[in-house]
Amino acid sequence: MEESQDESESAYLQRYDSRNYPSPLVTVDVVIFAVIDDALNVLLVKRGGHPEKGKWALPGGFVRVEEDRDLEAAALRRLRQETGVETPYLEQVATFGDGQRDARGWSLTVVTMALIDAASANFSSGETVQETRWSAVEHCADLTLAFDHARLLEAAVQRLRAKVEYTALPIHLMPEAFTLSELQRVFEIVLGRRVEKASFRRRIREASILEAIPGEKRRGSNRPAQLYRVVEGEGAHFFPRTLTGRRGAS
Amino acid sequence: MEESQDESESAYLQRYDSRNYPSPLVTVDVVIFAVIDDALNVLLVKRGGHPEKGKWALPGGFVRVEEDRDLEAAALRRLRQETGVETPYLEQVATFGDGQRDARGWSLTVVTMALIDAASANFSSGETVQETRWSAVEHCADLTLAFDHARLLEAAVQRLRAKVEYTALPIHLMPEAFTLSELQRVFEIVLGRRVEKASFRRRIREASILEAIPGEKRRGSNRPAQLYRVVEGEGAHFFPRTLTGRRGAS
DNA sequence: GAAATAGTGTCTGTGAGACACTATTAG
DNA sequence: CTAATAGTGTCTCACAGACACTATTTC
Repeated sequence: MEESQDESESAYLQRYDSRNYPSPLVTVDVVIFAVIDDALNVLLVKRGGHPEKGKWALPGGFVRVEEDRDLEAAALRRLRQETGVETPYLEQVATFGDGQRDARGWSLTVVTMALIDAASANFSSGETVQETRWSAVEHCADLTLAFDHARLLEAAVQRLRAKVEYTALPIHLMPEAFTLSELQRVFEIVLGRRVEKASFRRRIREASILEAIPGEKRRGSNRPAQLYRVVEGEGAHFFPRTLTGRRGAS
Repeated sequence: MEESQDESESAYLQRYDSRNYPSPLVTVDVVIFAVIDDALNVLLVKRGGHPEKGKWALPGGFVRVEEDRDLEAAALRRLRQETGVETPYLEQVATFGDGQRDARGWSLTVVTMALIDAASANFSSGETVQETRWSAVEHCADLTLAFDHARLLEAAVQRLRAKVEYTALPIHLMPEAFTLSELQRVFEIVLGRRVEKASFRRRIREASILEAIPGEKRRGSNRPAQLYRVVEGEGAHFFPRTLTGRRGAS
């Protein structure tokens, strides 16, 4: 850490070359969630190159210092590449780094989760000709994901489930317009348990994060349901209590 | 991303040299919190070398791939160096990375916060002869910290304050033994507002995260107070409701 | 009419907020 | 006794859970 005394900062910077120091490999990995067929799904890609060639993995890759303005841009680039989605809900989950997780050396990955409406994803938009698939989170364990991606996924799922207890995050998994029953169903899918209809509607109504679309109804062979959209400019709403699910759960 | 077809993974790894690719600079920064003189404080060090020489900064530095087993080890190394504390509460806060934050190039830092008891910190243990000081969080804005450390600090403070609303995190800011009144005071300092005594005690009692130390009392010119310690093996307790502070706060 | 889903009314339970009350020490 | 802080009793209020009820559509 000690350099020659009294050198100016500009001289120091002139002389500085990061290639002289061993540095970790830096990647971003994106956990893209969507609800499909009544199940929480993640987008996976089959690795086309070494290492871990042929295994399923989270979309990700090296941060490109020439191209990516910041970490979020790197994650967005990868998301756009796989799904064409431009404005998802994005949240940084955690960063994992150690000497074991990648055979190429000490590596670090910034894990970001994205919530999208499955219908808005456009699969074939990628230039890279690699296999891409949705996988139900429940079944990802059977796939033996590449690297430590099982652990990264686990962290993202935990974060998502935890936040659904006290926020309205699942609104980002919905299409433009949706009914309260549909939203409730998505909450139930993410949480893996039933939610009380009356309490759920009360909670959502009082948060003022949705607005009814005047006159728009979802019709079926029953009473039509009011369609709602997310009120613009609504940052993540925090409820003062968690959903407890049956009495006194921790 | 495309290499020659059908190369084996081991051949690929043989050939792979990370120095051929431009990589971000990777650092860890540690936000070390302690309560001193009725205020939330952070540990700062004066930068001894370029860049930003002479400015106050969060303790941190490059990840050393030969030395640091993982990111947490890198943060712990730095914490130990500055305070001698071996087993703090550590929590990863967020990772910031972009091309602007460090003049040496695209850089990324993993921000971790540590909660310690101020009395347990041993200042002079560092080998590096650099100035070190506690600074009240409230006054850090006056110091114009190095790099984007003001932003990193802000993120850690936000995380801490948010979690104090629904966890018992401040127990990690306490010494071995403490009274409930002392703990309540620390909650109030972190939150920046008063907390109701009766509700506070009820909440802590029912969480079963503390145990009374039999017979041990804090004596003063008043009724002696029971001393408590943290029950071992108590992971972070999550309360089902937040402290709201005056009626109906969001 | 029946079937089906949308949507409401209202009671209970839990735990936070408020605040007055009692308890135990030193001096 | 007073001063001071420790610790409790108990009422109110907000909001989740439970569950029965009404409403509106198609067939």
